[in-house]
Amino acid sequence: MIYKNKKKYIKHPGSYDRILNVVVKIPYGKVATYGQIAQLAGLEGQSRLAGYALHHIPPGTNIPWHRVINAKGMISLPKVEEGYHLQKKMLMKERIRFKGEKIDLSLYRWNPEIKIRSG
DNA sequence: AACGTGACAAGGC
DNA sequence: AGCCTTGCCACGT
Repeated sequence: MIYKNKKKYIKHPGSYDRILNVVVKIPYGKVATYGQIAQLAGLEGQSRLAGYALHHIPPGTNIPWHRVINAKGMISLPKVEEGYHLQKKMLMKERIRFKGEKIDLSLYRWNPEIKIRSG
């Protein structure tokens, strides 16, 4: 279990863990959208849960939460919060260029290895 | 067990 | 090029 809820560890492999298990696979210098994460976690259409899961990540993990952005190529955290600037800073350290507040997804979107199971 | 919430996404204007 | 509305549904209370 990767995250916990204040005091108690939440379930076993719930949706959150499935989501986080995908997030940890995002490589350096790449980003993924919430919807993309949800889909890869087997929760297509549940982009909100992806964001919700990330919201519950405790500090001190090795989860590259900063590599997850929304479909507009923007950081979803409120600009007034530290997290926003932290995320932007971390992304820029990974050589990801911002056009204003946006990231060009056509350049930086993570293309996960497509699992071909045909035999 | 019902209800409101939410680091989203897509469409309409 | 934005803002608003609607759909989505697991979580927490």
